[in-house]
Amino acid sequence: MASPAVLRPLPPQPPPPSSSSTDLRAHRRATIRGLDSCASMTELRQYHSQIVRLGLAADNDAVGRLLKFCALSPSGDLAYALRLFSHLPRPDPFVFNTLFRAQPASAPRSALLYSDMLQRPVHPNEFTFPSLLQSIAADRELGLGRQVHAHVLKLGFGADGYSGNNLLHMYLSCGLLAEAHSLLDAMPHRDVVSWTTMISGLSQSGLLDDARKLFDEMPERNSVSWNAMIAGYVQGGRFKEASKLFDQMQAEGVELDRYVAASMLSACTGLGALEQGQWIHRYIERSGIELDSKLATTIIDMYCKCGCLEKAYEVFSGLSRKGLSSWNCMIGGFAMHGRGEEAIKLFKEMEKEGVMPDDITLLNVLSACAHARLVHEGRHYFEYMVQAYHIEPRMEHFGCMVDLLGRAGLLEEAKKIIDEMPMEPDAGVLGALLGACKIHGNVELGEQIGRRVIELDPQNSGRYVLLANLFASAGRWEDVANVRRLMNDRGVNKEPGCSVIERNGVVSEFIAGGRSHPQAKEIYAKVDEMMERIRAEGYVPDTGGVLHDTDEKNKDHSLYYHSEKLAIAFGLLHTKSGETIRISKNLRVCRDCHAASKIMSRVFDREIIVRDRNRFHHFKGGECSCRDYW
DNA sequence: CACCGAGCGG
Repeated sequence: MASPAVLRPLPPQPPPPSSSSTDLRAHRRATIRGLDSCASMTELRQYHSQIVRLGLAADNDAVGRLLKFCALSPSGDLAYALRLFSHLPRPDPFVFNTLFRAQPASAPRSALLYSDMLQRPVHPNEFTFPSLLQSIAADRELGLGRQVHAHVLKLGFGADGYSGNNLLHMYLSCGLLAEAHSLLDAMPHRDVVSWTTMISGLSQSGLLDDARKLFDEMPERNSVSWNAMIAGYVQGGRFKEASKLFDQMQAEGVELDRYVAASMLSACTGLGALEQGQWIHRYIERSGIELDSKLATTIIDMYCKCGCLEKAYEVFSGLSRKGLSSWNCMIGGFAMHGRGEEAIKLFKEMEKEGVMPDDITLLNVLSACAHARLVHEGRHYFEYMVQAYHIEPRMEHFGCMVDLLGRAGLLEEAKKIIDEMPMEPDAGVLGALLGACKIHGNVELGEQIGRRVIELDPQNSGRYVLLANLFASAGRWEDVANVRRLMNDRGVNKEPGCSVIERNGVVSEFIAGGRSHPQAKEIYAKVDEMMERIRAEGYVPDTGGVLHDTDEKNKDHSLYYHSEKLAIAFGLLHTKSGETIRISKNLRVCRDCHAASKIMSRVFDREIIVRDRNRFHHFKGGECSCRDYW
C-alpha cells in the first residue's frame, strides 16, 4: 500500500539501446551535472551504478565527482571514497586533492597519499598544498612540513598565496615563530589572510603584545582579523582589552559577525558584564545570525556566569534542538548558583529525552550536589555514572566528591576517596580537602594535606593563604609566619582581591585597599557609612581571616576596604534604589564580606549578586542563597 | 573536443 518515501527525483535513467551517440554524450553530461546536487549516499549509489553502466568507471571526471561527495559531504562515506579511489586506474590531481581535504585527516596519512601521488607520478598543482599542509599543521609534524615546503618551492608554487599562507600557518602551529616571520617577509603577495594568520599564531603562542603590534601595523583588516585579535585577548584572559578593541571595531564600522559575537560573549562572561553580553545577544537576534547549538551555548553560559539564570533558562528552553553542550551548560549553571535540586531535575529531564550524558554532565551534577549539600544524592550519582553510563570518574569527579564530602564535614570519608582513587590525586583534589579542613578547623589533617598541595603546585598563592589561615585560626602564628616566608622565598605573591561591577556597559574594577579609582574618596566615604549602618544592625567584623598579627582596629580597617565592599559602595552610589547590584570577583568571598553583604542586602533593601571564584551568592533580605554553605 | 571541478586566516 504505502510506497517508499521518495525524497528526491531519481537520476536520469540509461538511454534505450537504440539511441544515437549524440544522445549518449548529452546523457553523460547530464549525469555528471546531476551529481553536483546529490544529497545522500543512497542517491550517490544510484549515480555510481549509472556511471558504471555508461562505461565511465575509469573516467576521472565522473568518478572524481562521486568521490568528492563521498569524501567531503557530511552525509558522505570516506570508506566508499577510498574504494572509488582504489578502482580508478589513473587518478588525476583533482582526485588526490579531494582526498587530502577529507576529514578526519592525519599528517602521516596525508604524507602517505602524497608520496603515492609522486610515485605514480601525478603532478601536484597549486590546490595540492593547502590541504596537505593543513593536516600537517594540525598534527604539528614539523619534519613533514619542512619537506613539503621544499616541494612547494621546487615545483614552482613559491609565489602562490594559498600555499604560502598555509606554510605560514604550519610554522606557527609548530611554534617556529622566527621561521614564520622570515617567511612572511619573503612572501611576494602578502595579503590580509597572511597577516591574520600571523596574528592568530602569535596569540596562540601567548605573544599577545607582538600580535597586537602586527595588528596595528597591518595594511588592511576585515572581521576575521579583528576577531583573531579579540579572540586572542579572550583566550589570554585579557577581557578588558578584548572589549576595548571591540569598541574600536564598532567605531570603524566593521561588520559584527557570528564569530566576533561569540568571542565578545566570552569576553562578557569573563568580565561578568551582563549588559554588554545582553546587547550582543539582542544583536544576534536582530541581525538574523543563525543560532546554532554552539552559539546558543555561549549565550547560555554568558547568562549563567553573569548571574542571570532566568535568562539563561529562557534561551535554553527556547532552543528547538538542544545539543549536549547546552544541557551541560544549563545543569552547570544551576550548580554554580547552588540550585542543586533544579540541576538534578534537569538532568532527569535530559535522560527522559534520550540525550546521552557525558563525563561533563555528571561532573556538573556532582558539583550541583556539592554546592547544595546534597550528600546523599552526590554519593548516588557517583555510583550511577559508572553503572548506568559506563563513565569512569576522572580526576575532576574525585575532586568533586572530596569537595562534597569534605565541606559537609565528612573529612574521613573524603580522605578515603583520595586514598582509594586509582590515580595520584592532583593539587585540585587535595586542595578541596584542604579547603574542607579549613572550614571545619581540622588543623592536623589540614597541615598534612596543605604541605602536600603546596609542593605539588608551588606557584598557586591560594593554597599558601589557605594553609596560613588554617594555622591562624588555631593561633599558630609561628607557622603562619613560616608559610609567609616560604611564599616570599619562592617569589609567590598573594593574588590581590579584585571585584568588578558594570554600569551602563562600563566595567569598573576595584582592588582591595586600592585608591586608583577617580571617585576613590567618595567610595571610601560610602564604605565607612555602610559599615557604620550595618554595625548598628549587629554586624561584628570577622577578623578570623586576617593574617597579620596586629591589633583589632587595624584588622577591621583592612576588612572594610576589601574589593567587594568597595564595589558594593560603588553600586549603591550609582544605581537606583531597588536595582540589583552584580559583582564578580577573582577570589572566594571571605567570611566577613559574606556576613556584611547579607546585612547590607537587608539594610539597603537591595539584591546583591556576587560571583566568586567558585560559585554565586545571591544576597537578599539578610540571607544568602548559599545558606552559608560555601 | 575542451571545458571544469577545488585550496588559506577566526
